[in-house]
Amino acid sequence: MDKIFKALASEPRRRILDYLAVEPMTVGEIADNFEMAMPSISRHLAVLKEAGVVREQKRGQYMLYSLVTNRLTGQLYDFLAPFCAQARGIVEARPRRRGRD
Amino acid sequence: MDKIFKALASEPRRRILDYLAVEPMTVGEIADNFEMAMPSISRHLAVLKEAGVVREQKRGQYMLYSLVTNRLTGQLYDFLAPFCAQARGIVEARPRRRGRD
DNA sequence: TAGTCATTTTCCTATTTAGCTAAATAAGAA
DNA sequence: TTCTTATTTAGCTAAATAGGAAAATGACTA
Repeated sequence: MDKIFKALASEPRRRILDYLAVEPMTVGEIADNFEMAMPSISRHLAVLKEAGVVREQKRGQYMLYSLVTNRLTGQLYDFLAPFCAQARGIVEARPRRRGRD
Repeated sequence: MDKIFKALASEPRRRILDYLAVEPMTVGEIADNFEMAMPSISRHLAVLKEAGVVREQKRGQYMLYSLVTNRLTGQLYDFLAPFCAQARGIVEARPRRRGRD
């Protein structure tokens, strides 16, 4: 949960997700859309992969990245649900440990 | 959009939102649930306010913080929608400038 | 007015993050 | 094998962030 929000808290990484939402792409193809150097893109992709929102597949000497849509939507919906419920006055907020950290 | 994801990319801040989802609270009441010192809580609240997900109301010498639910849900749904659509194969990803940054 | 309580601001330090270039890996082509 | 291309890793610097303590602000009370 923390990883997914950290992953999304970056304009370049959200842009990468936009591109991948259209179609899977190699690192180089993604990098062509940015002014950033490829190693930087590579690390952004690693962060997104760590968060589970993209996956990588070796395709010869290329690395193909694609979106893990249900991971993205699922995690965010899970986070949102309690707040939606509260907005409608239906239930209490989702359970979370209270008290000292 | 950037601000909301940055605001959510913090465990303590998400916990604060959980508390506020139950009921509005003063800074001191919120701080009682953390080991963190109050000034730190105060700054986390400022970040959440900057992102528009909480609002503050002066109540005498207390400051009452409460959730801006529709802001939270609206922004995240807007972000998610294109990915949901893509998952169902309905439309292309949401428009965003492509090409060089 | 002086004193107290709640909150914010300032100043400081430690940690994390983003970006770069250069070097290392890995696969394909000659 | 050697050369080339695609990607990742290492090593670095600059900037952002989180936290604390102490000072400043603002409102209530005596």
